[in-house]
Amino acid sequence: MNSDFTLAIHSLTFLALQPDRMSTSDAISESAGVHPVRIRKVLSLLKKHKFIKSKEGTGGGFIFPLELSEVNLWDIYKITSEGALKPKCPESNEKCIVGANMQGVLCSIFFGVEKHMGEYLKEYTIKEIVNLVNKRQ
Amino acid sequence: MNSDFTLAIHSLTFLALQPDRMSTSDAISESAGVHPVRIRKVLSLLKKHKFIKSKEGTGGGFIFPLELSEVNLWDIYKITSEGALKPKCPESNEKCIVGANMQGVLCSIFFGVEKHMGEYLKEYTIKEIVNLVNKRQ
DNA sequence: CTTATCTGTAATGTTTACCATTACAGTATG
DNA sequence: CATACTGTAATGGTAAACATTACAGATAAG
Repeated sequence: MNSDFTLAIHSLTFLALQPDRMSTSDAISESAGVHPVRIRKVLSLLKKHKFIKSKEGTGGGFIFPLELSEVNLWDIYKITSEGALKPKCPESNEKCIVGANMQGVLCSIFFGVEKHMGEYLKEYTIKEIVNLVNKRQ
Repeated sequence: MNSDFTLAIHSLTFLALQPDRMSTSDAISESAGVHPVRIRKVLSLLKKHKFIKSKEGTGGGFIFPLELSEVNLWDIYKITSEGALKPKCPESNEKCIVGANMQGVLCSIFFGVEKHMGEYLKEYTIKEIVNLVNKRQ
């Protein structure tokens, strides 16, 4: 799995703590320790799904206009990483009963795992994440 | 996630269908479509955890001596891939409340996800996998 | 209306993880 | 002792992830 999922969580949490003003990709990237372009890429995904708003130009940036409890980690996972659990497998041997069918069996299992994981991730909204971050302070 | 997990499942399933004789890494690798050395590496892990036995020399190979229902996918996951869910994150900014604490929050969440996933994976033993493979035939 | 400050995104390097491959030592069998 | 295996270290190739550069487009401020 790449880190788009965790970067998205990081960004939304950052924005959640700045509810009244725009934050720039520079500010977020400095908090997360990655390049601002990467933040803009991830946030452009979140924007496409209406989780944040952005504004170009001087004084612009990103803002999270929703209730913190309206977005949960499964929402974010689906956008950034759905299907990422299953490793890429090479073509296996169709002449072998295992090679011919394992691919399909594994696909359905990974699909089930992801769905099951979703139930867990739904329990965490950005509100919970913010609380956890504050609690550690 | 790399494919050690799926290769281990593939190999055990292959061995489960050859309960009475040794299978070579060559035979398994041909079924899985990967290099025999890779199979030997994965199987050496499984051997270390007593899930299979191996024998060197002429007529040697690998064998799965347990009941098919004695090994489940969570057992295999723990050996091959525990901790693989969480992506590697760069050092984030300690001066920012989010940067300073997000790492820890994410760690505990990924830990929870993996544990939750474990409950699901435990439902699948090699016996189930073999049945699923046969059913597709 | 021009300059500075942002986002948006394509293009290009760089690094790293993954995997294949080679090589060879060790072990069992006939 | 020749052959057929495992076990594992070392090396090389490739693709994914990520950083970086570059620049067009938008907006605000002077």
